[in-house]
Amino acid sequence: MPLKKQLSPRKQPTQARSRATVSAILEGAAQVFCREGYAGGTTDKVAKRAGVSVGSLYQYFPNKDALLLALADRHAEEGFAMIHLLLSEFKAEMPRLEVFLRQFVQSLFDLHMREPELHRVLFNEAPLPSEFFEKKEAKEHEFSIGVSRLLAAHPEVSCKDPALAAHMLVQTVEGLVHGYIFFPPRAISPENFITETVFMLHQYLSRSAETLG
Amino acid sequence: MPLKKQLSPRKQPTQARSRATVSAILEGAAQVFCREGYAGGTTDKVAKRAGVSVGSLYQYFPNKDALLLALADRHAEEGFAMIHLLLSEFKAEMPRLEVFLRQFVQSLFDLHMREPELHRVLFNEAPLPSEFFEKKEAKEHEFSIGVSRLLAAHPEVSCKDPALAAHMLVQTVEGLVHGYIFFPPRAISPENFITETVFMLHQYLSRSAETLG
Amino acid sequence: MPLKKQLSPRKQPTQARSRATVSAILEGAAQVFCREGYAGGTTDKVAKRAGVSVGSLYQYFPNKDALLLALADRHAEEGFAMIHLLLSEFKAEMPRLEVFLRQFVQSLFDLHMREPELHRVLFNEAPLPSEFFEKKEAKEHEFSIGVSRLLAAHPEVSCKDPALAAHMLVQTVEGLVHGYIFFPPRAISPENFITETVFMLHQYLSRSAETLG
Amino acid sequence: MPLKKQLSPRKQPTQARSRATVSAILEGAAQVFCREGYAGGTTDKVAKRAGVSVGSLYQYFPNKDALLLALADRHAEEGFAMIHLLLSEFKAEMPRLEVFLRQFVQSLFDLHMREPELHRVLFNEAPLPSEFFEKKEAKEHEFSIGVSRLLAAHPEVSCKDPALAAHMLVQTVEGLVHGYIFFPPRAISPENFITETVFMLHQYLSRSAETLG
DNA sequence: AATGAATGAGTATTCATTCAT
DNA sequence: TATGAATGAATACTCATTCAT
Repeated sequence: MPLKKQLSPRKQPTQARSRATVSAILEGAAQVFCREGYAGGTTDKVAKRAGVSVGSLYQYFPNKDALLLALADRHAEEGFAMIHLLLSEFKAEMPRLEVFLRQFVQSLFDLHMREPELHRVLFNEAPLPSEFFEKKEAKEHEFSIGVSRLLAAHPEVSCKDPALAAHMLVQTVEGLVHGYIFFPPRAISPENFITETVFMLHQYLSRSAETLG
Repeated sequence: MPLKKQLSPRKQPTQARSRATVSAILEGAAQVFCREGYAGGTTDKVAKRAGVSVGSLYQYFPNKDALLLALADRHAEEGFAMIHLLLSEFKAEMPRLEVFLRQFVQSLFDLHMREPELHRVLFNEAPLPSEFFEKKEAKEHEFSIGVSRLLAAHPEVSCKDPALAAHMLVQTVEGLVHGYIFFPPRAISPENFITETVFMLHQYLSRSAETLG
Repeated sequence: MPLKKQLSPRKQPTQARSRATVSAILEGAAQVFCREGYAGGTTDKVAKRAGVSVGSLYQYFPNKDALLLALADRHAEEGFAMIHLLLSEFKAEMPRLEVFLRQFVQSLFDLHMREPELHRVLFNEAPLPSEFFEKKEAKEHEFSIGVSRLLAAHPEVSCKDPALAAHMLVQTVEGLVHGYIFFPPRAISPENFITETVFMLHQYLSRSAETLG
Repeated sequence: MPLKKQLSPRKQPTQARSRATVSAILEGAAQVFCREGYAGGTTDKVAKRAGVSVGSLYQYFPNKDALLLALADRHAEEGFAMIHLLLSEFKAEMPRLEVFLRQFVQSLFDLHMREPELHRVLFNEAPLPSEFFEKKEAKEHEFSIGVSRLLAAHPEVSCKDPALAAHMLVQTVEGLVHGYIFFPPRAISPENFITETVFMLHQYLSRSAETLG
């Protein structure tokens, strides 16, 4: 029963120099963990690749796993930002359902496509703390509420429980995209994959489906 | 660049005693990795819990990761068997689409519910070899073909590309179930989750949806 | 506030082979710490000198400090044994006070003379846990009781509080011997040192002194 | 065989400000080493507690051990000053032997009582250089000469070898006080301890004892 | 003179794996 | 076949010390 390790950054880099150091370290970490996987990615390698001494690394990150967490956080933040952007765009003016879905799926797809291997390491090898997932969950729940409002208000959409629908929407996209990224099926092009996903969700949400519920 | 490690079992246990030893080891491994995660699960602990010496463990498994692989394989085999069963049942007589989907989703759900924590370790921490996933992919592809035949033949189903639809079906269920298992959303009961998943897939596949495609 | 480290031996060596390993390690430790001091005495060096792998060392000793503790314990045990022997000898037949004192001082002196440098490391550099000193204290107290009985019964001795006298006796000898060992004053031969110590204690304890108390 | 490290202070603080810095550092060092022991007392902690940057610390002390040495020196100087005072007092007018002894013992006792834990660290953990002890020895020898003169001249004292007697006197007090400080025996009050020590030494030195030598 | 970010050599420790018994 | 003592390469991490600012 090991006490939970400290994973949060050690000190906030305030001066310009330290900020540079920190981002060099993160960049190095991303590259090293990409190439070498979780186990093979040693802190020494990370420091070396970042052009920084191990000591500096540990000045800002209390241990190896904190590096992974920071990377995962960075990724999550990007995702959140993207969704946030989408949501606020659509709050102003909701486009046709299909357009909305396509944009949503495409954005998440692009996000994951950027560094698929880092992704694999982050989510299939790294022992990310449950706190990370809880935070992610919470954030996703928050977005779900936003999405459910959009769905509830959308003329093309019909569903009994918009909150549930929103949750399914988010989860489905995440699940499918993850699956596609990690093992891209040769037979299905990204375009087809996205189109089909959008189609499925459209069917799920659209009014014409109502009669079947 | 580490040479690819040997991961397949060292010798097939033929005698009754060895078979017992092997399954004791696997059982011990399952328990230990559950409790301690990938990194914390040492071969010593596994052997101890299995009531066996480390030496014996290495007699049957060439290294630590082979244990994880065996566990993952065991899980996958169960899944395959389950799907195989379903498919052969339905080949004889195809029930209503909804019934088919419900059974499919429920079975996968149950399978994952059995040892969720082991699951997490297996698929989020363990460095399973890509071979494992390739094999899994291949098997899934194989099943997809079976499923696509069913879909193509089913009167309630309408889709342009049954193979694609089958693939989406499998991936969607896997993705959603994984998500649900790892972070069960408090607000959604298993029943509702399954029902909604079935609903979504039904909408996706059913003839009445055709007009929208 | 670090949690107190585990210092007790990891497993009792039961088989003959392991017993040999353990004593080789202790012997190596004694030599290495002698030569190199506490900080300079690395576990690697100890293992190497013991002709054993580091892993084996850690099989029996949970960390570096446990090695020092074991060495200190060994030393203390020898001292205890010696005193115990002396006490039981004298319980049978008490010799003249001077003889008793001389023997006592000489024994402790010899004990410390055996490995003076190891001693220095043990008691001037090593962070021995307070438990060690408490145990030592307790043992010494126990002996003090034995000594005080002898004193109380001895015809040549006169003191109001034999327990106190016994304590002073033990402490004085220890203090003087330590001092002599660590910085042997060139001007004073061991013989003279011992004689003088005995003389002081004799004066302190003997009846003829009583009138002055 | 590490080259002997530089341990003497780097520069004599001449200005008022620097003097303040230096004493702040020493004070911080005393506190930190008290709380954390030798190994746990890092230069960073010392600097922080002194309200000074590490850089400044190293401006005045070439390395960690120099801090310890300075602390030990400070302590020793106080002791020397105390003894020196005593000696010059008594050179003017020698009081009764018992008074002299009591004062001597009490002074050393008080000196050690001031920061017992720092003491423990200094003399049981810190790797003080042998030079320190040699210097201490030398100084003590010097005092021994002074003491031996007093003893030789004192009417109550009778001893063949005043130099030896003086040495024993100093060593005994040091040894006993150290022992008492590090592990204060619950059963013996400081007053009793001092009284008994004085008594022992009195017996050792006084004329009436002569007949027994 | 002061600062504190950066350094990196140095070490304790682990744990997968082997092999003599 | 089973055992578990022995192995030792591999690594995370610390902390005394430096030096650019």
